[in-house]
Amino acid sequence: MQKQLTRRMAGEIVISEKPGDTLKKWRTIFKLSQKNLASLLNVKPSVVCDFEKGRRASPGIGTVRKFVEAMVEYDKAQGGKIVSSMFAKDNNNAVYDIREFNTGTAISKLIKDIDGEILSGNEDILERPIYGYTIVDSLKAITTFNVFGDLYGWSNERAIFFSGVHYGRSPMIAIRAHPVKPRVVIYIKPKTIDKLATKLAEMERIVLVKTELDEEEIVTILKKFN
Amino acid sequence: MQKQLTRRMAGEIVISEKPGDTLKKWRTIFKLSQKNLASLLNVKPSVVCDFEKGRRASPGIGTVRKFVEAMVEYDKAQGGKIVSSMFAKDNNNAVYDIREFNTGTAISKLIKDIDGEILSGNEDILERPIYGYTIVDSLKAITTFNVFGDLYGWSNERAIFFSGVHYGRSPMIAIRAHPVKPRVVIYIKPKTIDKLATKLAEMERIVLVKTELDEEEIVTILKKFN
DNA sequence: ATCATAATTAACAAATTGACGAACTCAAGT
DNA sequence: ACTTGAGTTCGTCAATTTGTTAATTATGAT
Repeated sequence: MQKQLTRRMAGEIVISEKPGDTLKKWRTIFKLSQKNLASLLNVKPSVVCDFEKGRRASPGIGTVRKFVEAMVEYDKAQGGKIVSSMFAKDNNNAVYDIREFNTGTAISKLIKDIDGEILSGNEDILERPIYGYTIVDSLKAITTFNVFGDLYGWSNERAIFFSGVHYGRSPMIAIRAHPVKPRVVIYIKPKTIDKLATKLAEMERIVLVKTELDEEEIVTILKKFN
Repeated sequence: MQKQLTRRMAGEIVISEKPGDTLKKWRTIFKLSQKNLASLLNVKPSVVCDFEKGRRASPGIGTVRKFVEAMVEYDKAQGGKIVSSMFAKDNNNAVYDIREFNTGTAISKLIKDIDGEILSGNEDILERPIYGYTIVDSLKAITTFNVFGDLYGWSNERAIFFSGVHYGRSPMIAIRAHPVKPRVVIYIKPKTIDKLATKLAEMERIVLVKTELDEEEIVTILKKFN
């Protein structure tokens, strides 16, 4: 099962538009600092950074293998919590709700209706329409197999709600590593918001919003959307 | 869905013990010659060969990406038969039967009982015991997701039956690329046997057998094994 | 304001890759 | 016996990677 995961990670990194971002995504999932990871690999932290920043355009597969295996090994030594969370049986409901609208709805209207607070985002895109939304559990969405794969084919003119958000870093990093970007990202009851999250949102020109409503309330409100 | 496949292929290649063999495995699955593949990539055939033969210990991810994307692209241009076969719904029964024995059974006894003909294999391992068997559809086994992943954790002191064998090349190449090797490989009613298959079997010290019985008959016979 | 930690960047030497082309093996046809 | 096709091996060399050190920039915490 570890091998399966390393394969998945490696495949994702290799095929990713930005292998460095994908690498970083996994590093943050495993809760490792560049320094930590570097020491697992017996290299200096700058090496890790170079890869994440894409300064090496095409690292060797040996390097990728070392990286992913080190992370999985490390987790195993810590009790394997992260790896096993990705294989947990009840993880098939990472998607809490998903719907398409029949007509476009302005981003600003959505935010107002769910009582959202804008954390980052340019004024000028608030009137753009979106055509659907998805509510996902943030950890499950990132770690469960294929969930992010399922995002393909969706319109990116949509909103993605993340529940179970701690700092809001992982979801944004995952989005950053993903070629299809939503217009709006809404954190459901986040504990705090890391500055990195808002910075990444700005870089991707995504409207980042938080709301204190819970999933159920949100679905009830969005039911009225058409 | 193509992206999903490229990721899987890339991941397999990166993590493989012998990336070159895994690359070759996929090339044969896509029914491409080195020359064909090379021309898709705008390189000379010797380049393809060098990679398959592992001359470069750690090729760059850019190279891997090019390779796998070229193959999937090629298949798509041909109608996408191979790619879609891997996603077909009824493919979850690639494993026809799987069982463990309670006690060891000599390879020679197994072969005699199923009326098998030895194609390759040293005399001296025929008396070794095996502790179980698996019957898989050869194409599905190789192309379906995770089937080969499921082989992990099995004892390699077992026999693997492949049905739907044409030349017997693909199954052996898949086995060669796989770190866990069975003791015995039995082809069920193969059309012909490519010499490459027997050669690979010898290299892996695997007993290669063919039988003209069909799956049902084999299961009936093996039911009596304990 | 300062201290520590995390991350980024630059400059550089040694090793390796990526690609070519030419020579070579091996089997399959004709 | 000759030819063709597929695959292998290898010398060569420019371009890249791998890794180091050291300096620099956030970010956070006290």
